[in-house]
Amino acid sequence: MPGNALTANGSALTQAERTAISDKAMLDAAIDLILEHGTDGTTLQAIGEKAGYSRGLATYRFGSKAGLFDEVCKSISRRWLNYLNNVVGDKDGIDAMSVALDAFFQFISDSPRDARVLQILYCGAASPKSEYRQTSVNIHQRQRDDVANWIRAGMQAGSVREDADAESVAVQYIAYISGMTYLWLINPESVDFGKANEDMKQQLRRWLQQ
Amino acid sequence: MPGNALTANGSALTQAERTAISDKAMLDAAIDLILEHGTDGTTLQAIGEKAGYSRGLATYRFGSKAGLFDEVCKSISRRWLNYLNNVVGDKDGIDAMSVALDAFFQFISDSPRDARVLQILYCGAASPKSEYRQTSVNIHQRQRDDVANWIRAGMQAGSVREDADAESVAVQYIAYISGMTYLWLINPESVDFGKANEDMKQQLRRWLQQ
DNA sequence: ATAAAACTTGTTGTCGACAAGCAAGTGAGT
DNA sequence: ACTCACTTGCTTGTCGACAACAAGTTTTAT
Repeated sequence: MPGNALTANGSALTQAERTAISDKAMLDAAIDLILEHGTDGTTLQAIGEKAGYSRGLATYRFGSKAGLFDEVCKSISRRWLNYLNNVVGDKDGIDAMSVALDAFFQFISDSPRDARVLQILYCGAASPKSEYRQTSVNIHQRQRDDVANWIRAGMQAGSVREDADAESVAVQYIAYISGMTYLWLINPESVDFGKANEDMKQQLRRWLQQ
Repeated sequence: MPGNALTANGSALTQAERTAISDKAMLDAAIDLILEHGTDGTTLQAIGEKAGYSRGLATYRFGSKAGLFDEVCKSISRRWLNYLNNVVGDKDGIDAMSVALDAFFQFISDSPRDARVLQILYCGAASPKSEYRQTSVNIHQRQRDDVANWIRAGMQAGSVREDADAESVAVQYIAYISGMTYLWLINPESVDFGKANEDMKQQLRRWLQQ
């Protein structure tokens, strides 16, 4: 199943390669299965076997079901944040927030599976005793800090009004995205994400432009 | 344990009274346990026994664990929507939306247990195969419709600009509340819900006032 | 007294977790 | 370059917990 080029030692695969391959296979399998059956409905046995391994590997590798989900959450978040950083570049202020909204819409359109699973996992993190709540808290806090920094940079650059409260705007912005994504997840047809983003951009301009 | 007044027949309790009492006891027990252990961590046995019954009653009454959670969700939602309707009364437009924001903050402050459990259950509804997703969809849709109607009424009454898009505003509003509540749930200290609501009210005035 | 409804107990299949074992890979000493 | 001790990746056996269902018991109704 894996490639058959030999390593320097003459062995088929390095240990690091083996784990990398099985890791990725299991994370991919988990995404598919979470999409289809939700977190409760996916079993470690199903993940292991869909990935081409035994029922026991997922527990061995990730410690627990929650540990695996935490890793899926971090993995998808990394992809999204990388993409976001590329798109925003060194923009700031209203520009940065606007292209970030466009980027998120693009992410949802291009990678709906990743986006859906990420939101499902965020929702799972809401439960008390959730072993990956901290991951969700950290990611949301980081995004919030990024937005606040964009606004402060915009104020310094002169594109954002001096009397704006960066933290307040950031909270509104993150709450909007989080809430919209939830509504989209539970009932995709009921929301026009693109239209809502245009409205949000207009609001931000009204609020922040001087 | 229950009251000891006899019914007309000489029996201690009517059948309807018995189910009403055990129903309420189990829903209350479920709220406590969900708060403490999350939905995954609460067992039907724990719910039944905390309510003062056997491990089997919850399944017998609600059909399944998901059926019980659905009932908890509907039960708390009813309380919230009743309270909301009383507060809003026949207000419309920006007034209605503003007092609704205040009412929600009040709800969270006065009944944080109910508010937290409701949000936890909404999050659970995000999972595919969730047996009570439709309940969450219906409640969110209804609240969205209410908001849109407030705005249309405000437009007719002349307090809201004629060129406002009621549906768009309603989506933004519901997304804001949904997102804020999630952020509050996963990390209560990180958000100043009252301050954010004041910001939101200001935004709505800026957007809708003519 | 007989039916019906509320409630409990017995049972089964599934799942996550852990432990013990097997197989593949690694690297130091020769 | 070979090998042998060791490590790491992975699998299988097993156990306790749980939801669901069925069959049974108790309480209320007629």
